[in-house]
Amino acid sequence: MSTVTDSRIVTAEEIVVQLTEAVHEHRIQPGAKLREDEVGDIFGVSRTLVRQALRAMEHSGLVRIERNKGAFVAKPTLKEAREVFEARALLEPSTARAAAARATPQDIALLEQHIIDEHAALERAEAGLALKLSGDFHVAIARIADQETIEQFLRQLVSRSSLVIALYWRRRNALCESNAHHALVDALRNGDGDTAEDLMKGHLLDLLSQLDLREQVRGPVSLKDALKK
Amino acid sequence: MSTVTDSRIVTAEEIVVQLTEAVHEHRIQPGAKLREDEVGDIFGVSRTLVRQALRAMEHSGLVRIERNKGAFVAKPTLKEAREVFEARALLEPSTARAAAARATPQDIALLEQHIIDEHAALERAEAGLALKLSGDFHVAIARIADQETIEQFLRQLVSRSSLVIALYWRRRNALCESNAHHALVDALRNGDGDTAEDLMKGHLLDLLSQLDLREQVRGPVSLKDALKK
DNA sequence: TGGGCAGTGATTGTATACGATCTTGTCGGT
DNA sequence: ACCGACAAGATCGTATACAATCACTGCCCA
Repeated sequence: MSTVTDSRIVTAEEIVVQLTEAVHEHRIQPGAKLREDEVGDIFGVSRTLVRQALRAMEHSGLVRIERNKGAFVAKPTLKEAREVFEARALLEPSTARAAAARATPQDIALLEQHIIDEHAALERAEAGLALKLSGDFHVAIARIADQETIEQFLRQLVSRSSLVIALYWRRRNALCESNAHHALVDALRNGDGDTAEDLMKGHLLDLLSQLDLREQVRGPVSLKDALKK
Repeated sequence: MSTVTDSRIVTAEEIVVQLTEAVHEHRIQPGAKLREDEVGDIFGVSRTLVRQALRAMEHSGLVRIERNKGAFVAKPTLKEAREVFEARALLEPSTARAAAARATPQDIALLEQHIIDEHAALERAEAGLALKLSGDFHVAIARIADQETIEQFLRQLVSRSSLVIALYWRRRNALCESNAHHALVDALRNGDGDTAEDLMKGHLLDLLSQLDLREQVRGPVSLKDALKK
C-alpha cells in the first residue's frame, strides 16, 4: 500500500496531523527532507495541499522551508532549544495552577488514562509513542485550564521540544519518568494550585537538566557546515 | 492606481506585511471580508499567493478562514481578548527583565526613537499608526532580550491586541500614554531588571483596565448579523 | 401573503501546467 | 589530470483552469 489513506478525503490538516505525529514519534528525523511530490504521492493528493500543510508546519516551527530548496524537518539550534524551555517555564506553571482550580473529575480521569497509555507504550518499548503522549499530557493541562491561546502556543513548544529531545537527549534509555506527571495529577485532583505550579516548574527544570545543551557535538546539518574552515 | 505595488516583485510575505499593517492601523475593521480575487487584483498577483498570505495570517490569529466562505479579519471574543492579555502578562515582564540585562546604548536609542515616532503620530492625530508603533515597541523589547521564540509569540499577541483594542477600547481619545514606555526605557537604560519587570507588569494591567471586557455591546459586522432574529 | 425550492451567479477548493532555479553530470580546454 | 562552462534532470514557485460549494433571486404553491 503506497498511499496511507486510500479512498478517504484527505485535507491539508490531515497531512499536518500525520506528519506531525511522525515527527513527534521520531519516525522522521530532524533534517529529513520532505519532497512535495513524494508526500503528495503518499497521501494521494496534489502538491497544492502538501504545500499548504508544509507551510502550516513551518509556522509552528516543525519544518523549515528554504526557497527553491524544499522543506526539511527543523533542526533546532542550541539557542532555540534553550528558548523553547524558557518559554515553557514562563507559560506552564501558571497554567498548571489555573488547571488545578478548574479540573473536573472527568479531566482527572482523562489525565490518568493518559499516564496509563504512556506506561504501556514504554513497556512495549515504543519510546517515540511514549514521548508523544508525554507531550500531549502537557497540552491537556492547558486545555483543562481553558486557555486556548496558551494551549496553541504550548502545542508549538511541545512540538519543538520533541525535536530538541531527538537532537540533544543525553541518555536514550531513561525517558521522563512519569512520576512527575503522577504527582501533578494528584495536585490537580486536590485543587492544590500552589503545588501544581511548583511541580510543573520542577518538572520542566528536570527535563531541561536531562538535555545536553553544553556543546554541539551532534552531527552537523550539512557537509558545508561540517567542513567550513 | 489600482495596484499598490506596480512593477515590483510581490511575495506572499509582502502581502502579509501590508495587510497586517492595515489591520494594526485599524484601516481594516475586524470582521471585514478579504476576498481572494480582490486582494489579488490589488497586489497584482494570482490567488495562489493571496491564499498563502491569508493562511499565514490565520496562523497568527489575525484572520479567520471558514471553509467555502472565505477569509475575514478576526473578531476576538471577550474570552479570547482576556486570554491574549493573560498570555502577555506571563511572557512580557520576564522578557523585560532579560532585556534590561542585555540592552546596549544602540538598543536604547532605537526605543527612544520609537517613542518619538509614536508621539509624532499622535500629534498628527494618526491614532492607528500610533497604536501600531506602540505594539512594535513591545516586540522590540523581546528582540532586545534576544528571545526569538517569545518574540514570535509576542508578535501574534500584539496583533491580536490590536484587534481587541479595535473592538473593546473604552475611550477612543486617550491612547496609551507613553509615559509607561518612557519609564520602561529608563529602567532598561539603567539595567534595572526588577523595575523593568514591575513596570511592564503594571503597564499591561493598565492597558487591560482601559478595555471594556464586561459585555459585548459593540455593533455587529454585517447587516445579516445585525438583523438576524 | 408567506414559505419552500430550484436555478443562477459568485466565490472558494483542488489539480494541473508552465516557468524559474538549483543540482548534477559531462565535456573540452589548459 | 584538473578546472570551469555548459547542458540535462529534478524540484520548487506561480499562474491558470476546472470542480465544488454557497448565497441569492425569483418563482411556484399552499
